[in-house]
Amino acid sequence: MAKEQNRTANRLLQSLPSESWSAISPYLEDSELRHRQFISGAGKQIEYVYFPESGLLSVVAPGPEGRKAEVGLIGFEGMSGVPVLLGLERCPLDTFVQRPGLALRIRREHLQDAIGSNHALKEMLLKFLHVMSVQTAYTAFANAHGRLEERLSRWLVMYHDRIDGDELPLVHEFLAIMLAVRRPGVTEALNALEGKGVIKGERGKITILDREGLIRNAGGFYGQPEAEYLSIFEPTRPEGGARSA
Amino acid sequence: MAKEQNRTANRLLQSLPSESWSAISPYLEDSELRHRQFISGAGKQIEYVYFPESGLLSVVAPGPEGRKAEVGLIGFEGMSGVPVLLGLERCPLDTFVQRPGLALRIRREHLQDAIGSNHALKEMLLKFLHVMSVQTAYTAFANAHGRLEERLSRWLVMYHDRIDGDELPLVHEFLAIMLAVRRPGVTEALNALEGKGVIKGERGKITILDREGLIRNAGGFYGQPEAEYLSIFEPTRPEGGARSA
DNA sequence: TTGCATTTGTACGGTATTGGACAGAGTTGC
DNA sequence: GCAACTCTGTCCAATACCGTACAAATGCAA
Repeated sequence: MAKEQNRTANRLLQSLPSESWSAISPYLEDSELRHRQFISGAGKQIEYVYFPESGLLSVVAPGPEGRKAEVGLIGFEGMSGVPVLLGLERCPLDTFVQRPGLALRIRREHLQDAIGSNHALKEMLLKFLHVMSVQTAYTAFANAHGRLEERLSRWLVMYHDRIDGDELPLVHEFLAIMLAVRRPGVTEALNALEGKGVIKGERGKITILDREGLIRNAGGFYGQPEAEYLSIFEPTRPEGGARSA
Repeated sequence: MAKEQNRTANRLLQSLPSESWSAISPYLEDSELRHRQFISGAGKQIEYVYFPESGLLSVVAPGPEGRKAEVGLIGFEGMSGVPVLLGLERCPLDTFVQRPGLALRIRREHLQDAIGSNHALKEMLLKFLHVMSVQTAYTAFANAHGRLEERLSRWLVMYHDRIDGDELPLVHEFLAIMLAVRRPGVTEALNALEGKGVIKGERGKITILDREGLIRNAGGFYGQPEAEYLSIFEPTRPEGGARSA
């Protein structure tokens, strides 16, 4: 049974005009995002496209020798599988569940039908794709210029943007893989941030104490993609952080 | 006057079905890409979208304190201004002419009209946008994992893909900015590559002597976006390099 | 509570790269 | 020809980060 539009926590779906919502909602089904669940990638066909309501998805570029690096982070503001909007059925990038949660999902074929018949729906979802592109571009920028502590700070804030609360269940090893750095480097950077009082670290958990301080520690690498998202999806209030109440 | 489709050197335009070509060709005009010409970015409206026939465009992410890093490279296989395809009029990323040449260009409004009335046209151009996204993702990946010499090698090969001949008119300082590294670092890496016999360096010019050797020096960071381009635009011959005769 | 696995902290030498400076080489204009 | 300029090569100490190893702390299960 289709949800009411104002009952979903996914902001991208919320932002749809009502007739676009009607075009997609019959195909949406509730779904659970299980920790480390593989969503798509590795050259396989995309089966479902996910609209997270809670939890987080990571988009990762796989490289030779098992090397990886995160190139995108998706939460309740977005969707997975954006290449489907471009008429494609697969993507070389991997998407997996980074933080468990709930999502609405739709079969690829149904989404293709829906965007084929409802132009406004396609347009709105494509605008999210743009934001993803900008996010990836600034990830490339941060990877080129940023120091470990700055990149780590940026990543923590981006994660914080997409969850309720201030607790991030993360182990250093995982952060090291996402940022493509050495694990003890993450430990040292986190301890430095803790020394500055902006986070608190416990075994398997990081708590954000001072979000603004963390942003300052991100050395200017946080903010551009978030501003782009706001300017497109919430143009009436272009000021302020990506995190609105 | 509209060109014949088989007379343009832009491969993206060549790949259009003929009725899509008819939808766009009346608006295309010949244009010269002048060195360092600013194409779009900095929050300004996109005026023209360019389809290079020769020459190269760079997409650069601008950051605080004047820092930059290249996140995309566009030649005769593609187009500038992809956000226009998503219904947007501006993009925070900067695009400029990296190597002079010729292009066909179209006013943004005309492109919007054309893709609005010809669905196949929009679909084909969107597929190029996907390739750009993948390229940016792997740039982020290479920036995270790659050493200077590897990233430099990757960049030289990508440049080589998009030109006729083997001569790259480049100064070290420029490469340093694109790769977001220090200029003497570029000098050293180029000399190392020259020592391996894969390039020849002269003042303001780099000549590719051994493309395959250069790819080997790129440490596995070259190839994925290029394979993606081929699989989408030349699916009949998915093997081989991005460079076809 | 004891044992085991996981996670975190720390140490070490080694390497890649930085920031800064400067000399030499090549080009251009006068 | 000389001067001015741009570009390239080289040097230095300093730093960020790596690869590796291992010990300490924590949490879980028997």
